[in-house]
Amino acid sequence: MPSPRKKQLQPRKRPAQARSAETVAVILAAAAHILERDGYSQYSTNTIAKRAGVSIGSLYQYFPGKDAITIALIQQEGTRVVRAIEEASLIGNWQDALIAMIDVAARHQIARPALARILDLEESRLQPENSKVEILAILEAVLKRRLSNATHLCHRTLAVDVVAITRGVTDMAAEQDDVSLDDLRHRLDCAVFGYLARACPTCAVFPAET
Amino acid sequence: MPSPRKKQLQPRKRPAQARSAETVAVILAAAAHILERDGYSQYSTNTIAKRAGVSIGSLYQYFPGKDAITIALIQQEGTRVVRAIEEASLIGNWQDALIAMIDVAARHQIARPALARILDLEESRLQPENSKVEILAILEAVLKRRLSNATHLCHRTLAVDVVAITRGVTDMAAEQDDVSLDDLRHRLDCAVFGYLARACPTCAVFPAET
Amino acid sequence: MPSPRKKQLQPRKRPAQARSAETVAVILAAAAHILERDGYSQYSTNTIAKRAGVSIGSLYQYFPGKDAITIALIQQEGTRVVRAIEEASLIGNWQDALIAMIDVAARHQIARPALARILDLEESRLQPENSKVEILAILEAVLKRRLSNATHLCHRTLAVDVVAITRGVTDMAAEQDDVSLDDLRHRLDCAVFGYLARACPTCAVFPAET
Amino acid sequence: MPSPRKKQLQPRKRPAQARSAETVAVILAAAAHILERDGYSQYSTNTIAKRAGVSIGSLYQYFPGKDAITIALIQQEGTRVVRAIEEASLIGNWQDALIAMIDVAARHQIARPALARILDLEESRLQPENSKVEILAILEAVLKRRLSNATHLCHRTLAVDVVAITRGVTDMAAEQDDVSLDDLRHRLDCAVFGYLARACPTCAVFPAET
DNA sequence: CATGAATGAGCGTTCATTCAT
DNA sequence: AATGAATGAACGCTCATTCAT
Repeated sequence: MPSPRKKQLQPRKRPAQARSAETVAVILAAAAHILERDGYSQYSTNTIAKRAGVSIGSLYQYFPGKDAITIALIQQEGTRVVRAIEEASLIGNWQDALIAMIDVAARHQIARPALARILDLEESRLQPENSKVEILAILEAVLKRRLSNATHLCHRTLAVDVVAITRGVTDMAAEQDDVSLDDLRHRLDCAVFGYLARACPTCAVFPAET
Repeated sequence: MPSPRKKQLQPRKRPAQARSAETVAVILAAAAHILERDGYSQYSTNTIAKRAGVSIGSLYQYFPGKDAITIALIQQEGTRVVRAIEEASLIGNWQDALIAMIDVAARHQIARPALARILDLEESRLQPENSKVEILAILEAVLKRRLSNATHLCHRTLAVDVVAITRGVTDMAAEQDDVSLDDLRHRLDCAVFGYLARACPTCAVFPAET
Repeated sequence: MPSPRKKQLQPRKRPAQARSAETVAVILAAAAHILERDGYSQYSTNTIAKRAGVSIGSLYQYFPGKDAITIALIQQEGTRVVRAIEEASLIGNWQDALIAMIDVAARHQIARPALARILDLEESRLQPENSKVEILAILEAVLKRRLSNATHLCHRTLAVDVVAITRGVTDMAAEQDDVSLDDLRHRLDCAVFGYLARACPTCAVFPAET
Repeated sequence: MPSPRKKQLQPRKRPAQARSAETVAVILAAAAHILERDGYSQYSTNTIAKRAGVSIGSLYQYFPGKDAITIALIQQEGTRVVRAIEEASLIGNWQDALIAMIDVAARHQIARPALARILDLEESRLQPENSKVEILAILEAVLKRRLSNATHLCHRTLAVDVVAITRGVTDMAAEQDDVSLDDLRHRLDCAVFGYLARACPTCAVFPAET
């Protein structure tokens, strides 16, 4: 028995045809753009449709409601990051892999800082199927490659904190206007590797040169 | 971009009389409570007034609009934290001071996680006079007590990152349900002191026992 | 535990002040007028508000939704009829009482035929607290005054059928344009007393002269 | 009042081919089913088309609009009843014929009470070519077979009232859940023959045994 | 000052209908 | 013919804000 009155949050139709897929993409782009530029207060189905250049009726053909659009946006962004993170994690040396992953996170958050922050908040409200667990799993695997667990912080917690630290630093950088990517990357490396060295002192972790 | 029709965001009247100050406080308490328990969707002027036990008209006597309430809330919370941070910074040993300050931040975010996150987001939208600058100043002063500046990261940046790291870790902890304060504090210490050790290697920074 | 997702159908505020009571009355009058003249398809909250000369917001101050207006209308009409029926039932001679009650029904349905029919249908959809049970009770009491029960149709059924017959005849009369009240009354008397004579043959029921 | 923009209400095409006729039938069946089971609020062209298994485009090939479907439904039901009534009227003895006709009406209304009531209302709104006139004509003919006209109610009026009474009683029976067909028939006989006896006292009308 | 009734722009959403394919 | 994506007017309703009392 399905939960009865739960509003529909899944997209309404699989975009089978190319035309449809494009419409979906246009809507999501418009939604992202509004959220990013004008904030949540301007984020209405009508404005999204108008900006997307489709009628409000069309929008509702593809999404059962406003929240469904937000969720699709969250998942789209999530998937994008997960893929990049996954690729970065394939680098042989675990430290290099970690650096590459941090780089991905930095770039992502720098790219659309306002969007990323709003989606984060909506994520906690809507609780969609979360891409964060995938990221954590990948990160955890990378950490396991080398870090001894001779500490009372398990790998999962280490992974969680690394993500948290990265997000904290990038978010704040985003609030300030002019941060160079190189600068940000260096600080992230300090923060992440510094944390790991403290939290897991038995293993030697060397600073990465950036 | 011109700024026509900038809405009034400052409180309408300095609460000169005790009665007025109390009304303002009641309204803010109601606003905080609603934001915390029901989220932004229930955060309406009518709801706030009802919960505060004042008429909607009275609410508008003290605040020129909804956003003004939010800003007052942000500033109230900010002031509260600033005071606690200030007090903690008075501890003689700089490391102990830093630990105490971290403790304040952790407690604050743990205390009302939902409220803190929503206010953070609104802060970036409304851009009120920011209490963060004060916190940064205090933190910078503490760091200057001991940390050599023999690094290409200036003290201000160090301070910013410490705040960022702290917020990142506490925010994520808030998203998960059951985090003990002790656990959180330990991880924050690792993150902060680990970062400082990396970013500023010439000075010996020793881990704090918690 | 109250039924959780049932929409609010009771009026939102008791019209304590004279001003409010008047507003409620104006809204109901407008609603009745629209239903009567334009039918259900034009029966929207916005049109009701416009016709009533109040804002849509005011309308929602007094009624939690569209259906609540309809129900209030049903109950208002119901109460009006019940009162008249009650008064008629007080006539000493039971046949005269019955004739008077029929007269009330005829006048009521003739007065606003379209309105009465639409409200009947909505009544079956919304199932509000029904004034019909009161009417049936009164009618049953009148029938019990004289009619022997030596038949397999109990008094309640007799009452139900009398109401049904009355409604059927008046409804159809309403569909045709020009029916004199006297003519209608005579036919109703024939139908009701004829039915009773058949259904309850042991008691002598004499035709009423009209 | 001029009648500009009178919408097309007649079916768009005579279903010349068998395939077309079948499609029309399928659509009408779907419409009836939805109206009956879910009420008018779910009665939308899209829903009908989906349930009928045809595209919304096809639906509009056969009907010029939503109301046209409703009218077709009304006429279909009407025709069905007229045929049955016609057949019943062929019975030699006029009383038996009348009883059989009442039986038809009872069965029809009992069979799909919700549908019948909604269609009745729509009938008064849309005012299609009415099948009721045919029923009245048949009924009038039956009554003329035996009833003297020595009364101030003409045959037509008698016929109208018989129909009205029948509809009133069956409608109310439909509102209550559990009515046996036999019970209903008996009460209808009482009502109809009782009425006739009163309205037309010079002719002896005897009760029918059921 | 306090009140709360009144306002109406604007929201999320539906659905009858059209039309390019 | 048949399709179903697209349309947009209109719906029910909310809520920030005003103002007469």
